[in-house]
Order: sequence, then C-alpha cells, then structure tokens
Amino acid sequence: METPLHTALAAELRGRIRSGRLAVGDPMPSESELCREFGSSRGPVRQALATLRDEGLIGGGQGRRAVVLDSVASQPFETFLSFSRWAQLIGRAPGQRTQEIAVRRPDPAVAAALHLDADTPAVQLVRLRLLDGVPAMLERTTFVPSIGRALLDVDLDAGSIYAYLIERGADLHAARHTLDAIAADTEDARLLDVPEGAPLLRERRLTASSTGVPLEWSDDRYRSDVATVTITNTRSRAAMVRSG
Amino acid sequence: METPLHTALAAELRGRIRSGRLAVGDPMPSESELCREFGSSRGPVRQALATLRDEGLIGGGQGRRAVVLDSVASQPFETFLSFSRWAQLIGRAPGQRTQEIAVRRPDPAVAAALHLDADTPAVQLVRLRLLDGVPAMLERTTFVPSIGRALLDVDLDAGSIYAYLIERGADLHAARHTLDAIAADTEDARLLDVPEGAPLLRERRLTASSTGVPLEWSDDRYRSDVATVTITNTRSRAAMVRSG
DNA sequence: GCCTATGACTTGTATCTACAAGTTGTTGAC
DNA sequence: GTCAACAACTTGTAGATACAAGTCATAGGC
Repeated sequence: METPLHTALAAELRGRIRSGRLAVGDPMPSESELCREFGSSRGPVRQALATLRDEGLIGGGQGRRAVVLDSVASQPFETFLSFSRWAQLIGRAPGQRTQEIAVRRPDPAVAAALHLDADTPAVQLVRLRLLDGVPAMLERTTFVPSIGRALLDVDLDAGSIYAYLIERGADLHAARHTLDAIAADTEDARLLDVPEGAPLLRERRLTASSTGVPLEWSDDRYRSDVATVTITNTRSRAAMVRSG
Repeated sequence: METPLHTALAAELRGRIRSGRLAVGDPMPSESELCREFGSSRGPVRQALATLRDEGLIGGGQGRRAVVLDSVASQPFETFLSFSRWAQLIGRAPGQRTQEIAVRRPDPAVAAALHLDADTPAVQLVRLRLLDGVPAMLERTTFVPSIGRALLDVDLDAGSIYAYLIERGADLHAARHTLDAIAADTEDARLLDVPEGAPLLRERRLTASSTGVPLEWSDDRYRSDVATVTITNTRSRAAMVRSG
C-alpha cells in the first residue's frame, strides 16, 4: 500500500478546505456521503476526519455534522516553531542572516538531548533573525543528521527552514520549550546590538517526531524589548504564541 | 454508556504512567495483552493509545511496541497558577514572606487589564516566594475587589492563596501569561538577593473566570538560576509547568 | 400559535475479521 | 563466528456490522 487510504482522504479534504471549496462555517459532507464518494468503508473516513479535527481544521459533535473552522486557529504550533510564520502573523517583515552552518560533533549535553553518540557529527546552524530589519533573536540550532543533511544544499536566507523541512516530509510533531532569562554575553551583545549583560529571554527547545525521536535542539535568545512569549490556557487547553 | 471504554482505558494507562508503574522508557503492554486484560476488542485499545500518543506520553512505530516517553507534561491547571502546588510537584519546600497587602487604586494599565474604573480600589499584594528557603520569585498581584476582600482576613503566609480562593468557590478558569526578560531594579535586587541589573524572567499573568471576567493581574519575577518555565506542546495540545 | 413527540439522520462506540508491513529473535547454512 | 532466511511476534490499515446517543425538522395535539 503506497499511501494509506485515510491519509489520502485527509489530504483531499484538507485541500478542499484550503482551496475554499469548503468555506469556513460550511458543514462537511456526512460520513456516509464520503464513504460513497470514495468507495471506502467508514473506518478510513473517520480516521481522516479525526486527523483534520486534530489539526483544528474542523469541529463538530455527536449527531451533528463536522463544520469547517477558522483555519488560523490551527496556527499556534507552527507559529511557535517558525519564526517566519510568526512574523507574518504579527505583520512584521522577517529577515535572517546566517552566521554559520557547520557539521561537527555537538556539545555532550546537546548530544544527550538528541540521543546521539558523543562522536556523531550533527548539523549546527547559527542565525540572526530580524524583524523589520531590527535584530530580534539569535538562534543556535543543532539538527540530527537525518534532518540536517537536507539543509546543506539550501539557501538558508531564502525562506522558512521549517516550511522546507515539512515539505520534505519531516515529522516535527512535539516540542518542549524551556524559558529563562540570561545576561547577554559578548557574542550575543554584538549580534543583537545590545549592551553586554543586557537581559535576554532564552528559549531552549527540543523538537521530536510523533514517534518520540528527537530531531532538533535549539537555543534561541530574544531581545525582550522586541519579542515576548504569550501562553493562553484554560483548564482543558493551552496554546502559545510569540508576540512583538 | 457512562464513560466510553476507550476513555476509561486511556485514563487507566495515563494513571499507570503518571504513578510510575510504567516508567519512562518502558514498553507499553502489547495491544493484544491490553485486549485480554480489559476484555475489550482492539478498537478501544487503539483509540486509547492514540489519545496518549497525541498527548505526547507514548511513542513507537509499526511493528514496535509503544514506549513511555519522557514527559513532565500536562500537569493540572493549578500547578502553574499556584506556586505552592508547583513547589510540591518538584519536591521543594515552598515558603513565602508577605511584604505588603494594601487596598489602593491600581496603576491605570492594571486597572484597564482588570476592566476596573481608574478610581476603584483593588487589593494589591507583594510577596516574596521561597524554595527551600532561597528567594525564588517576587510576586506583585492585584485582585479585583470581589476576590480581594476575602484575602484581607487571612494569614497569607500560611498556605496557598489559590487553594483558599478555589475552596471559597472562586471561578479561576483561564489565564494568559506573557513572558519576557528584564533587569532587576533596586527593589527586585534587594528582595531576591541578586545584583541590581541581573536578568530576571518576568511573567505577567491575567487570570479570568470562565465567563471571561478578569479576576487577577500579576507581575511575577523569577530568579532564573532557581526557576524556569517549561512548555510542552504537540500539534494539538500544549501545557506549561514551572521547573526548578 | 405553541409545544411535544416522533422519526429520520447524524456521529460515537464497539465488535469481529483479515491482511499488510515492520521488528526481533532464532535457526541453519556457510 | 558470521550472515541470511525464516518464524513469530508487533502495529497499521481496511472492511463489515450493530447499536447507542445526539440533533433536527416536521407532524400532530393542545
């Protein structure tokens, strides 16, 4: 089986929503209609709908047809992983200057976080990210080899790495972010254009696949006069976005 | 049907993981074992496992048993509202020294956040929070009158304010946290026992009822060598906990 | 007119079966 | 000893059926 049926169905329905053939607020076709249309049993149809529900594209409840939801609601995860996407969201122009890309043995702590042997080389990337031309964040990322290899042939200043990786089928599914405050060291200060010792918001991030395999470790340092992190949560749900 | 079988199974397995009966790295029982144990068919078992996978508690892949992942994730809502509850969670002894409790007109920005008139008095509380006797966080909280009144008669150094408020029926339902980094001012430095200008992690929090009415505004400043904030998120869910 | 009851339709849950696809340990040839 | 093939597992996918539970429009009673 090349691509599973439920995956194909989800892709088809996702396309109808994104293309606008199914507009926001429209009810989805009923499960039995979809079964007839695709000549499938109910299982794959329900699995596809569950996927879309998980992505936040549709809602609904028992006895009621699923409806197409406002698709920006499904953005939080992406906006937290992708600086470019986030900048678009808050209406600022993203920019980036790659300082360095290298293949080398990572720091032992990073190697441990990524479940790599101490002497396995990994792809390390240092980028300065800009908002409207102003230095906003300094990003030091380490990718596991399987992901990192794809980055060596790309123009890193062209667009979103995250979008590129997803396009190539990378399964970036879960992330753990640890936030604290540190003083800018000499290199931070020079690149971010702040005095040495200025307080920076540090985000250390470990991103993993849906099977729990670590894929990426990053140490991102924000000029806190330019960027903050906001988390909204209720008793049942939580979401976070960066803000300018 | 009272509670669906797959929901009950997910709860049971979640409990085994949280309690440590299934430790991090352990393989889950196979689907057929779970079927036998619970006298269920494979459907509900797979549905429960999918739920846990979605929550980031387990990983795995085809042909391979699911394994318990490293997850300090998704603790209850209270843990990031209540300093005391959080300290308990990470096995540290919480402490507190109330610096000031006052009824006064709040700062215009705070009044606006709480939807109060500029001349409505609110209850303001400044507390230094300790972990194992070490200053960890400085908390400047403003409560709306309806909540704040209850605090004037209480021994604030005795226990958790939140436990007390919840017990009295306060409907603390949703919160928005904004995180950034600032330099310690003179008062911060004195109370937290750090040099003036030291980087602090600042959390500004607005807590609201389930109907969206603002109840509390707080400016909490953490010594980042003592406390950090961790957010775990998957495509569908996110949770935030403090960590030591 | 207003309300309730009913029935048709929807999604949710659960069972059983069957096979595909991936992993792992073991056996056997070399 | 090493390696390949196999067998015995595992999970992933897909089909069929049945019933429970929720929604909604409509017919009928008041």
